[in-house]
Amino acid sequence: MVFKRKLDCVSVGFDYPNIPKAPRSSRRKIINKRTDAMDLLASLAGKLLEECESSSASSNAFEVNNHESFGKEIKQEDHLKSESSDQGNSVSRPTYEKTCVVNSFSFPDDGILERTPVSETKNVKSEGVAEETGDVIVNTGFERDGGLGADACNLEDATALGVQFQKSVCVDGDLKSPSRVNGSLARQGNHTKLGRDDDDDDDEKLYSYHKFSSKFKSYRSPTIRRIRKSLSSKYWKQMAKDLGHYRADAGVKALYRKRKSCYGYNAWQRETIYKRRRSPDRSSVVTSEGGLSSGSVSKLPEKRDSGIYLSYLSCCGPHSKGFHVKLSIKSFRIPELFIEVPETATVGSLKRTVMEAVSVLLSGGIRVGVLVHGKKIRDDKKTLSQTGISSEENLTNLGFTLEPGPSKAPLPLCSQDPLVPIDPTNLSERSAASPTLDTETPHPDDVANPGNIVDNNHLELVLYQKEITVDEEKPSSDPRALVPLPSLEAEALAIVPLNQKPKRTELAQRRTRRPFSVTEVEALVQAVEELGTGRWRDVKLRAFEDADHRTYVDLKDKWKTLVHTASISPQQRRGEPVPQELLDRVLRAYGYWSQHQGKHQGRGAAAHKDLDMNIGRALESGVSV
DNA sequence: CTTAGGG
DNA sequence: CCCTAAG
Repeated sequence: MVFKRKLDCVSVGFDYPNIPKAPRSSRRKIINKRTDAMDLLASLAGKLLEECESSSASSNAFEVNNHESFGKEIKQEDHLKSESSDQGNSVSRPTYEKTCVVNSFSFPDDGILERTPVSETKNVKSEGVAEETGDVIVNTGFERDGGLGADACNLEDATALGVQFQKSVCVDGDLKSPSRVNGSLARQGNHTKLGRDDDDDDDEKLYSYHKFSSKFKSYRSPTIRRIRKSLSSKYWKQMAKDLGHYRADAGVKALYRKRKSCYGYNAWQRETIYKRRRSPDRSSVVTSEGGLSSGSVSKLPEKRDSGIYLSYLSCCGPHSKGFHVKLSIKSFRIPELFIEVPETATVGSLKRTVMEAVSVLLSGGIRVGVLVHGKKIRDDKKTLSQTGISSEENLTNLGFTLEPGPSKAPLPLCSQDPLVPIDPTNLSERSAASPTLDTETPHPDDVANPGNIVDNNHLELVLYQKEITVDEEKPSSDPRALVPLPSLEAEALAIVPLNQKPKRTELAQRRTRRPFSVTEVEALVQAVEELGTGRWRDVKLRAFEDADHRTYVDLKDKWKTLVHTASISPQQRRGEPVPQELLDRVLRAYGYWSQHQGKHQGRGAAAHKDLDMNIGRALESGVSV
């Protein structure tokens, strides 16, 4: 029937290209996959610039943080904040042995990449300034609690990439090439040059990864399952796409899912970003390349390779004493990102993982903080001179922090999904076969059957929020506690791999392919014989309850292909051969259920199944057994 | 969330 | 497998 219908409609079905699927195409059109991430970054740049410029508009040179200039955006943030401000409960974080912390991100332009040990970075961070280089470190704005820090430090190769704000006092216009300046400075500091010269995909330099613990398995379970099940949320999926990922894998989806439930969909935010980009307002123009330019900004590269340059300049008004403060923000640090991927993960998957994390982070809203001599300047009303920022001397000690915007969606928490570690053994993947089949001799294929290796290649993204102590380091209660703090001063992203499994992580974009084993096929056939072809959910529950990687849609699809396979000649079949016996049953069941649509589904159907099915088969003309 | 189908 | 429209 399925095929008949298909044939009947085939010619017609393709005649409706006009069927509005606008949402999809239009969205893709508007939101370019490749530039979205840049847009987010650019948005950040725009924000910085806006702050700078809006302040420059005042009589005082550099009255930072005029939130009014953000209008709607800020309001939205506040709104969201209030909404979730009451969801702050601590949640235990899953246990894992190693973590990689990426708490800064840089956009090298000349192949120089600063690489700083986490522990070191931590120190630097607390100082807010990298004394040796004189560079201004863009602090993450929150202190890492001992727990996480410790974890990170245990990594042999964990690194944190320092992002620096290049600053300089502009005397007459020209600023030194940021790239060169930065490059040299970088070498002066306690940084390690990675020396990679590719002009693209530099993001891969920003990480390190470590073998994950087998305990990761514990991340799964109902929680993950639920998350995964809910991945159909079109908004989040679209969000993922919009952020540059057409096809988020299970892990990524998990993240989005998490975010959805925890943060809500910040559509407005994205909207803001795009609006800004198109805004004719010359005070802040974000180029499509992600660069930022402004009339008052010095002529610094707006964009270079994959890096993003933020030209941050504050010009004093006429009443100023002619003192200009020019800052070139070449790169910035992002809040900590905890990343864990199997050592077998590919660079490509890691890139994507980092990309995901960064995108999510930026999309979550951020704000800027100003540090002078490592001290946070909270009073936005103060002028730079009042704060001492105007003095060249202090410029050296000027720092900026990027913090999860408190004014932003307060990142409610995922308290409902504690992600409490669970004994891995209880989560071990079981054969997809139904209990009935378990008694049967395992098919040799099953041994190597991917079906028994669940989600090994998947990276699960889990959003963590760290307890933040505004400014100081109040010892965190439990390093691993997932703190849904409404204030959300800190946020960390953790990418957790579910399982170890070499290869194919490359295809992270798409779920790894897991051919059905004969055992699974049999289980499927068995279930369909009894339940029919319209109750995939039941089929799933009955025969694949424990096979998390087999969704009812998968089963439905498999059945579809099975019917097809059974309908073609053996020579045309590919892949692991399915016993003819099973294929016969497939056709039988197919024929049977085609004749009994909706009828006695479930109950007694099995009783006369064979007879009925034979009848069905007989009725199914053209089908040979 | 499920189904049902096209891609 | 993915993606969606529908229910």
